[in-house]
Amino acid sequence: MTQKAKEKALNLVIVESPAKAKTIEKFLGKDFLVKSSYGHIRDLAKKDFGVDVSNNYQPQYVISSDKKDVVKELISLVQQSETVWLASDEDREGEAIAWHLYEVLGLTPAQTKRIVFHEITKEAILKAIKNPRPIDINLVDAQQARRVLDRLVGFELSPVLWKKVKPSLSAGRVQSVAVRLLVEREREINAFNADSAFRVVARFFVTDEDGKKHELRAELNHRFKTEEEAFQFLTHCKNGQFTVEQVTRKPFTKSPAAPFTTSTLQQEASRKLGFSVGQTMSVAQRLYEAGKITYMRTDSVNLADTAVSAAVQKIKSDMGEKYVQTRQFKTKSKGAQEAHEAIRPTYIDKDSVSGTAAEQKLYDLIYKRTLASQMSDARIERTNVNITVSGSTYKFHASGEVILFDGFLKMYIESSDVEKEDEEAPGFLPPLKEQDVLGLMAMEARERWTQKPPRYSEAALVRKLEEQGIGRPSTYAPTISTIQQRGYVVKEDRPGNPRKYRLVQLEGGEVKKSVKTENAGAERSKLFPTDIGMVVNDFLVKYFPNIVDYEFTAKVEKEFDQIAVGDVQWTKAIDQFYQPFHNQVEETLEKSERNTGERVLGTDPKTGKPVIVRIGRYGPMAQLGDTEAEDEKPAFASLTREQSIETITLEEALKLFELPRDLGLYEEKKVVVGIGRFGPYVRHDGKFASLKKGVDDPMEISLQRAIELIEEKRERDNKKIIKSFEEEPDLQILNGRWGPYIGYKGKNFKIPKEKDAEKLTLEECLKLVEDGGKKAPATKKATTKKKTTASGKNTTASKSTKAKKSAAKK
DNA sequence: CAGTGAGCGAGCTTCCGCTTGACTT
Repeated sequence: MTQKAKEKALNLVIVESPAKAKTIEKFLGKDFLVKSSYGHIRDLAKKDFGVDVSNNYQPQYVISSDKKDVVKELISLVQQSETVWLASDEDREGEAIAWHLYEVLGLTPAQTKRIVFHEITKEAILKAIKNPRPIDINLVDAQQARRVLDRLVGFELSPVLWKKVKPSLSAGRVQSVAVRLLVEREREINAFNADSAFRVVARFFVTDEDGKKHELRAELNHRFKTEEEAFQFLTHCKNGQFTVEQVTRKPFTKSPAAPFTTSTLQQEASRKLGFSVGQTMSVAQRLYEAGKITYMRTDSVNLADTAVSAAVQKIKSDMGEKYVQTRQFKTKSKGAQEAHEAIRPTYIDKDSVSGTAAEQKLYDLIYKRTLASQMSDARIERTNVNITVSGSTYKFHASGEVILFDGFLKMYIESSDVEKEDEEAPGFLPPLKEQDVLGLMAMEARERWTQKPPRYSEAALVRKLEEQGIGRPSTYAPTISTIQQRGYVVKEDRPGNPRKYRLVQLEGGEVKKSVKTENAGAERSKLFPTDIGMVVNDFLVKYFPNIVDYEFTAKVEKEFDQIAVGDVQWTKAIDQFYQPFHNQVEETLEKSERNTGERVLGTDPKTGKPVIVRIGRYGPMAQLGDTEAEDEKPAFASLTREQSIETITLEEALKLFELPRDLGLYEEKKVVVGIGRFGPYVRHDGKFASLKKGVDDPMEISLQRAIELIEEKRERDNKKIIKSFEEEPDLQILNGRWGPYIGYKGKNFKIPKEKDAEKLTLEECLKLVEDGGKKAPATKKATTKKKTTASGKNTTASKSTKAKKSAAKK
């Protein structure tokens, strides 16, 4: 490539993504060199806000540390080029990227052309090349306003939290609203009072002309409030006659869902494949880089014409002409910028790909959804049946569906979030006609509760944010990860609780009552706000209601639009926002109390001391006794993961003070059980072993079981050391989560995959340590901390990516 | 990385949106 550049790179095209660059280069031929900027190349400086508020909000831009090499290369290529084509996306951010490139690369208007395309097809690219335009500075200004606003909000608000709640917390236009949604939903759930009623379901039978019996399930059109009413109704039915009153048939059609956007892909991958949003994005990224799907960060539901015709071809040849029905979908989400296509297979005739299981499954989803979107409506007939009960005004109701023509259903059926336990998918009905008399097999009235509002899954939260126009396709996954990293939210399974329900059954001419138990409220992989999340949210809602308002983003987006069309100067818009906002910040710093979410639960009956819960330095805690009391210090205990300041009772809090507790002696040393930073544990001889979640209870655990845990832990620790050397006790070969590694003086070093860890000699190990040390010299000054992706655990220390990159090059 | 929770205070944390690798213990 540099070869080509040196010869005659007359035309340098710069796009945002390297995978895109590769594709486009193929379309453009040898006179064009296509390079990537890898997204934004500059950002606001981190120090001093990066915005000079006293100088008309002058932004201080610096080249991002991980983009220095990219910029250097682009600068040298520009010098060898006659024309530079800035081909970043056609949206606010893309325009800004073009402008930053223009500034940083020292381009002139004469040598620069700005081009845009919304799909990566040869026609679209060639057309774009024929229609260049200048950089739209108004659009750039709209982006600067967006960027500066987010910085001002984030960097003024977060320090308020450090002072008033806890260090290292954060607030921002997007994340704070995301947390608010979760907190408000949690409160709705806490305030929810389940109401119950008896739902009556009957199993009837009808005999056809051949004497064959067919079963029919039907539900009563009324739910009884009390068990007595239900009992009376069933008793009445013992001798009742059941007659088909009416049979109606109604045809209707169903249409396929639109092709995937980032948000809908995340939702469906979550529902159908159980992927987290981060997982979905990283799998999609790999498919994209391998050229198998189009760009995965998009808010557009549009398909390129070439893709539609490829889909038509494929549907025709696989399923026949009658399955074809092309459509143009329109986006419904607020603030969509539609710089790309919808997510679809690059080659629509490919119905599967090679790769990991996850890649194959996600591709399959994308393939089917894309094809289905261009397939015929399904035609369905629904049959409704009403059944009268002699001597009663209530009626039973049954419905069934018959698919007359499957259409797109042949390919793809969209899933839904709501699990309605009371409803069954309508199936087939036996042949029935009006005035048929039905026989009764059995009937039951089961107590059912109204359901609490559901907690958000990651993907459901993304959908909600998108609906409100908050956040962008590129930020959904990172936002979800940020609010978890800050400790505002945890993603968890909750087992649910047993709940009794009453049942009245009519069977064999007898009506009987019983009480049974079901499990209620179990949650799988849902987002729960933590106490910190709630306290921070309440603080922000109280002092900055305008910022965490659900409409805030929509409002500022309107301003940005006005800037983009040149009606408003961006610095003016920012000034109008910042003056009052800054006063709000100052006032809050001055007036507001420290917020610890403190709640007084009552007094301990044994000691008469007050019991309170609040957020302490190490998280939510309970406190027994006053801090002001002179004679003795209060006792403290951390809340467990499942407990919350908002819902804990006095009894539960008092229990916490019973820990740590002595279980007895083992090998002449004390065995103690307690709850620590990582949950319940047993301690023995200076070593800790975790209690098994859902199995062991720290209040109940026996000495015998504790010893088991200690022994298991010992076993694991023994396996941890693969090899050690007498000559060098600091060095050990250890067994870790990702396989064997070398531990040396508190640092860890990788063992190359091809080496057998057990056979390594001390010399070889020391060499690996030395090599590893060379690769990562200690440039601890690098202030940019790497964001980890999906898992959200931030365990990495600062690393020097720069040194590694340049080393890898040669 | 584990039984903490006062107060002192240095130095640090933090936003959103565009992009990929790097590489974990």
